[in-house]
Amino acid sequence: MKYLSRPEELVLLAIWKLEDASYGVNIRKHILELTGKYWSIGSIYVPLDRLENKGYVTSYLADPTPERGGKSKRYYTLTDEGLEELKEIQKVYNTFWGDLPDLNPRKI
Amino acid sequence: MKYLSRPEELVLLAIWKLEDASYGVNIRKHILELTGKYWSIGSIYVPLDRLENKGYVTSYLADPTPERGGKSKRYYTLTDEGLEELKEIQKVYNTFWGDLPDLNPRKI
DNA sequence: GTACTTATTTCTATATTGTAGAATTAATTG
DNA sequence: CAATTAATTCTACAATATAGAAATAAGTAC
Repeated sequence: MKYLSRPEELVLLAIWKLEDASYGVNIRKHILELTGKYWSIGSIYVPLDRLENKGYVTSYLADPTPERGGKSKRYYTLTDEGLEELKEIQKVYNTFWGDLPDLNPRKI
Repeated sequence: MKYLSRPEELVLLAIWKLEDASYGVNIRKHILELTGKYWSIGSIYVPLDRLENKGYVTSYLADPTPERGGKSKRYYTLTDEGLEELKEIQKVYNTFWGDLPDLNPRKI
């Protein structure tokens, strides 16, 4: 595809914003909070994997056994290519939406 | 899906902006110009059809034989549901991107 | 020390979308 | 009437979205 898909966009942005705290569960939480909608586990982790395969993010598995049980966290960071994609989407956003007012006021 | 996909977003916005001039070829032209990238015929018409099936747009076939040959144009307009979806995406943008500066200045 | 709870990721399957371009339609021009 | 032009329709394959069950591993409570 030419541009990031919506899930990829949100996941990538979340990683960027969460900085040191960007691992799966947190990324999902962030997106749930900001969109106010349900996102299944798969709808975060699958795009995450694909983003990594495309080279937009890298990840590493943290040291096991932090506070309490479960698999250890896998932390993500954007690569330069990932940042480029984000810029690209921001550009699309500016070009298509930039000159528009908030949609609500306009009558249709 | 919960949100408009990227092609759906751009197609829907194009229809909204083009107002009386929103038929397939024009929509494609608009998107080509604004993104500066190649979009195949199918990558416009297929989403168009699907948006219509979902009730986000309606269309009508214009009177045949305008200036020169070819099939007659099919004009599209947004339904109320279509506008709602657009508003929804605008909201996502504002929430996720609104507080961010232009990405370029920030060092990484 | 076994069973339960909790935090997290990995895996996998199905449905839905994306993407490309050939085929079709139909009027105008030479 | 053959060629050109403007437009849409069709269709098929690739890629992505989406859901949730399974796996992993530590802590807690008896």
